Amino acid sequence: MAHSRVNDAALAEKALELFRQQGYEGTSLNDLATATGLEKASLYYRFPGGKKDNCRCRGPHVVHWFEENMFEPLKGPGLPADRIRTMVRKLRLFYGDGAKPCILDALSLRGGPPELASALGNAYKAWLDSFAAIARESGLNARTAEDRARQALIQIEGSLVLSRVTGNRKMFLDAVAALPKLLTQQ
Amino acid sequence: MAHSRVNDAALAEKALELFRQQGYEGTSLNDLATATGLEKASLYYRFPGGKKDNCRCRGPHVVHWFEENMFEPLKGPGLPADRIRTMVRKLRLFYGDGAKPCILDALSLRGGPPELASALGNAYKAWLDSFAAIARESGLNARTAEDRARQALIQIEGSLVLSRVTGNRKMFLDAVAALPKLLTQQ
DNA sequence: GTCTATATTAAGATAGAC
DNA sequence: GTCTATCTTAATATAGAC
Repeated sequence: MAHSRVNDAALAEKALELFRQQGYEGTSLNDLATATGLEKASLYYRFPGGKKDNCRCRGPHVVHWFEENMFEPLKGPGLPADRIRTMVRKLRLFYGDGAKPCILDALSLRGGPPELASALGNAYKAWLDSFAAIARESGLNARTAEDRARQALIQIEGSLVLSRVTGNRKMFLDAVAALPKLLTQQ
Repeated sequence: MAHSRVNDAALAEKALELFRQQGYEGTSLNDLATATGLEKASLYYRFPGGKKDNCRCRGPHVVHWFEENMFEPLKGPGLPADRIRTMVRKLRLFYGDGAKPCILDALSLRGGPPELASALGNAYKAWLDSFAAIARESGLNARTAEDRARQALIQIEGSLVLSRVTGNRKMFLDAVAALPKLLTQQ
């Protein structure tokens, strides 16, 4: 039987926003109930393991979003630089142009469920591979491609922290705008 | 009258470690009491405003540490590249070679006291200025110097997130090792 | 200044009606 | 499936002895 009042996708979206903005410990069941429009008892029906269970389920959700919106566009078709630009648009959406924190960073502090941390850790590795692959396709050798992939992730994560903390989105926007060149240029 | 059982510096150190590792919401008064060796009631004597008050007081503590260990060495005397290397040693200490999260990142999620966030935000700006100054002193023009300073902070913060999340300190160590060149080279 | 003991409030979790 | 009501546990905070 399908869930009625609130569908799974909407619930997942609301829960993810709370966890990424407030962290695991900072998000209460009351917060989740208010945001989703369900009572706490109903949340226990959907997630018998309570908050931990709910948070754990964000892993597959985020991984799926990344695969669909970032990894797939990077695989083609189209010119590598164009594909990266497509990914950058999705990236800006996911991070609210630099205003929203990284979900993995937010949940990697002690308290979050370890299963989630490892799921997201794997997503990071897949992201690195995805970047390295398109850099190689652009004609860079394997070593350089891996280095550029690491640099790309450092630019994204570093600029994200600084943008959020200083309240100035420019660092993030500049950093992601430079990604096509970083990942393709000789 | 001075505090007897536990001196201010030791208490500050323990509290800072808890807040940076677990975040504001993830750190309870019981955690603080256990770590410091004081009972909760004694913590209220020292910080009448409770946990929020305690956390707020980490701001000046961190700012002072940064001034003493990072900004001062950067000012001289000595060759710019040598001064940066001195700072890098302190940086590695402060961040546990990439294992410890950034205190500002950890506390900028919702829940931490806003006074702390703004105090640490100012520390960031001072850090940027400090980097830009030594880059100019190394012969870079003002625009380039500012850009390198921003890049240096992005490298530090980005590599820190990735090192912590992947459990591999190499990214952080490589990033800070590259700082002397980044901030001085034409 | 620090303690033990206790009050107060909020969080996590369950029972049972509809 | 979702609700209201309630239970249990843990957190914040205070009172008063030493």
